[in-house]
Amino acid sequence: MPLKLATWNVNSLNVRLPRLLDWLATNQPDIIGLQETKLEDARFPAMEVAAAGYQANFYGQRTYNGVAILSRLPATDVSPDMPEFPDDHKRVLAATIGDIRFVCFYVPNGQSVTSDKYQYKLRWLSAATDYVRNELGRFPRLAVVGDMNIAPEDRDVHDPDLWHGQVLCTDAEREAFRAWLGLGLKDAFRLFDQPEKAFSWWDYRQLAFPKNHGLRIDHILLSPALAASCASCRIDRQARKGEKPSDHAPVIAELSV
DNA sequence: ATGGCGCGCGCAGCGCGA
Repeated sequence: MPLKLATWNVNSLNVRLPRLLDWLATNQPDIIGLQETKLEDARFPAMEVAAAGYQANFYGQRTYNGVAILSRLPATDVSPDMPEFPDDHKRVLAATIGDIRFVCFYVPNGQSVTSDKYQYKLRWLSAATDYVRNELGRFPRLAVVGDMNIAPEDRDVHDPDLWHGQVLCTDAEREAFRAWLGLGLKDAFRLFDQPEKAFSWWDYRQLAFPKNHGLRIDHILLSPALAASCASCRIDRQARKGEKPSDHAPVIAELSV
């Protein structure tokens, strides 16, 4: 039985609910992590999601941030936040579904390298390394997914010279990403041959999507046990097309379990 | 070229995202 894991920054679930429901019906993921829901928990569309066949766990706030985990099977041990990193921003939600531990991250953007928000991002990433290390120790079958706001390598950037040293591409951010790989996580997308210039985010401006001026910043990271059974991973560019798309495309990985 | 688009909030125009 294949098991499909996905992640998608929806940039407002209020606006994107019809697209999400369409995407779920077409792609049938077993578990999906959502970011930037921008909804207080009382406003989460749990009924609509349940009607689509998914249990929802959500951890949101109005206007900014907000994460959710939707799953076919019920989730247990649902855990918001990183315990060692108290934060007003709602960016982390973890849950156990079947024998999979599933962590949904919405990593801070960082704005620019001279911003306080960048320092916050680096502190957040450091805490996330400790958090992932701990989760890996507890759960051998671990998936860490989300909008990581890091393009890990130059091949994940449409114009590496333009982006060199810019937020999302700095050495410090990339080192944090490599630290997660150093703990044993695998970048599911890079387990397979992929098209050149494959990205998951494109600016709304300047015809960035039609020109494929994007970055690959949304990731599915798998523990060794899960990576061993990963059969495919792709970015669904289709979902970035049409009226009122999110600026991010979903990423979906298939495990043969 | 520091804008450009889209979103939330809330009713004008700003902060934020990446």
